[in-house]
Amino acid sequence: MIKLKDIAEKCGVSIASVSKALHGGSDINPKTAEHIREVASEMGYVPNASARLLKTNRSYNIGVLFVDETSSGLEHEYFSTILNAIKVESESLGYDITFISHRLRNSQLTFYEHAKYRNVDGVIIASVDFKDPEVVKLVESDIPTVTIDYEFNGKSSVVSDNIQGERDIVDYLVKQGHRKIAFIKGDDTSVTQLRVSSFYKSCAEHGITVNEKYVKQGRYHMPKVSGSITRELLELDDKPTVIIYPDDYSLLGGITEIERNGLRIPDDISIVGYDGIKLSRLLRPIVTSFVQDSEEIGRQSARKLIEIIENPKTSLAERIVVKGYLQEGKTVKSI
Amino acid sequence: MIKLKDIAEKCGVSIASVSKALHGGSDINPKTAEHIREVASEMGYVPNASARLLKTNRSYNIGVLFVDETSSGLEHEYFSTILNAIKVESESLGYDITFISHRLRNSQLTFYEHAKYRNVDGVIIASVDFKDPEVVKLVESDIPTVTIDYEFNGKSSVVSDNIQGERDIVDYLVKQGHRKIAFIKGDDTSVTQLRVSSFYKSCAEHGITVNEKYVKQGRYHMPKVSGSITRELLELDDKPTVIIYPDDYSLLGGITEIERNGLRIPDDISIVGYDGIKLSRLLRPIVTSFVQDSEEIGRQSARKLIEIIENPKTSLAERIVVKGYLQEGKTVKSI
DNA sequence: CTGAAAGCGCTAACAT
DNA sequence: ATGTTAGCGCTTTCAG
Repeated sequence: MIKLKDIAEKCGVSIASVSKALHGGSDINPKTAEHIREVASEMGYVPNASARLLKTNRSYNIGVLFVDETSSGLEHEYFSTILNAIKVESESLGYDITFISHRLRNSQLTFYEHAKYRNVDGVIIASVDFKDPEVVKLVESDIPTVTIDYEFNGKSSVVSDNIQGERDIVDYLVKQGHRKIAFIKGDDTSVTQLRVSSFYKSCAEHGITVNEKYVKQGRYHMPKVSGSITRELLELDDKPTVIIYPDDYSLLGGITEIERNGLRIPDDISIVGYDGIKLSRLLRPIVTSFVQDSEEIGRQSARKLIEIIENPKTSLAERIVVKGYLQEGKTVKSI
Repeated sequence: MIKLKDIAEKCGVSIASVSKALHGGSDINPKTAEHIREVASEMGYVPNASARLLKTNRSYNIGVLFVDETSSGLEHEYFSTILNAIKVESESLGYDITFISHRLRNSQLTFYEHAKYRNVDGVIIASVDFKDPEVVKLVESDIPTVTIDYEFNGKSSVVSDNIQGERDIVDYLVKQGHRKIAFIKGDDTSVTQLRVSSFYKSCAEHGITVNEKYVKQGRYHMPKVSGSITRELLELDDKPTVIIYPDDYSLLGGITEIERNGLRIPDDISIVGYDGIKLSRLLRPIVTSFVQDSEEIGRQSARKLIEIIENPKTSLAERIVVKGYLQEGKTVKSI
């Protein structure tokens, strides 16, 4: 591993001069600097991030906290798209990404400890249990954080507009003549709570009293769960005319169940998803869904975090709302 | 940030003793050690990976090189599953993960330089252009590497059994009475070449002369491309009875096109995918596909890399083949 | 058993 | 314009 000292010796100058030359410092003869840079490049010099960090306390590395119980957060298209956008945006701004987790060697580290251990300059947090004391501790620590789809008081966050999303769906359904609207809730998170409230509120605004039999507790990303709930709904005497699913992926389980009952979409029953993942546009009929701009969410969160890192004094806590839009699709019948 | 020195002062011992105590060293009084550990824990001590690295030259950090032209490698379920498995396995073995890329700050780094800069102990390489000189340089460097789905001479790799996969598909199709088999190739990579050769060889073994009109150049993960090629195939006078797609996801485009033509699957035409992603089991009919054990691929690659890192002398280059199996599904008709 | 000291590669304040 | 120096936090010989 070639280091500053090697270059210094070869050039017959001091280590400090090499450091200055490589950083384009002002107090060095431009010609010497140029020469040093040439030699460095010839010798294939690569700086050592850890040594630099030790002096500067900046790692140019951002942590990504991205866990869920099933350890498969990455397999949700919504999250993998966010992650990819974070990666691309961070890299273009000169930062690397490291996953933050619990384990390390034999010892268990908390998220905060892990972030400290790796000296990350900041952390983006998504797809976790935001009530977890460890997460809370991390957010309230000295490490800059940006949370996705959850807001901590006085901290920056990037959130998808869930209230608007659910409202747009209900408005659209009512416009298509639906009033018997079933709603399958996802896991009990703050996002879900927003959507549920928005669902009730929007229905109320249209003068619809929600039939409690139509509101079911489901799971995100679990087609099977959506399938069995769909069956329950189809067995009701007074069937709903449309079912809103927690997300597009879990909606697949609904489709299967509906078709198994010999019903057609949307002629016999309408369905609506959430997320607007690519898959929703590949199915036929195209799924009616609220499209979340997950790429923008990832991009914004990386950008905001780096802004906080680089301007700790002047940047202020911000709640960035990323808009989505209703993809009309063909799974809702006008009645 | 609390450090060894702080603990040393509080305990009235030297820094060296603290270090020893924390590492369970032998040449220290067990009682002193115990006390030191207690104080350290009380004070919330977290070691500094960078400082440690500087001394030991071990980062317990592995690089993941995971790029493709569209910067969306993560959005392929096959790769996101591999990545997730790498993450989980590495973490359980005490390693963190950092993405390796080109850019850093203003400067462009090569993959090798980036890996050096971050001091990763090794790199797992997947989903890249393996002919890229930069990739070649990285693999041939002093940094331990494991490649996925590509083999470099004398280096370790984890590969899915593409030859067996394509053979299993052809064997199955022939058993179901098919002889007019269309084959849509993915992008021209070594994996594709293996599958193509295996396709021809397997057909030959069954005495089938492949109709060149049935072999088309497609793209991985591009439903639209598969769709338009499907149209071409359906327009042939002598239509194939079955179409093999590059992967399950791109097959969706084929389904759409087939249905648009008023044909039914598998009654009018049979289709086969590749990968066996979860989606293939959620569609109805369930897609006939060759299931690649992507989780095992990720797990094995992490395990192998860490083995090389920890036993540089004794561990030898190995080509690990991960088996898959044919998921029969319902998209192939017996004729 | 315990501690002093050297130094990993780098930066930056301070001479010269 | 260039060099000297003092660490950043840690591990690890080597003395005591």
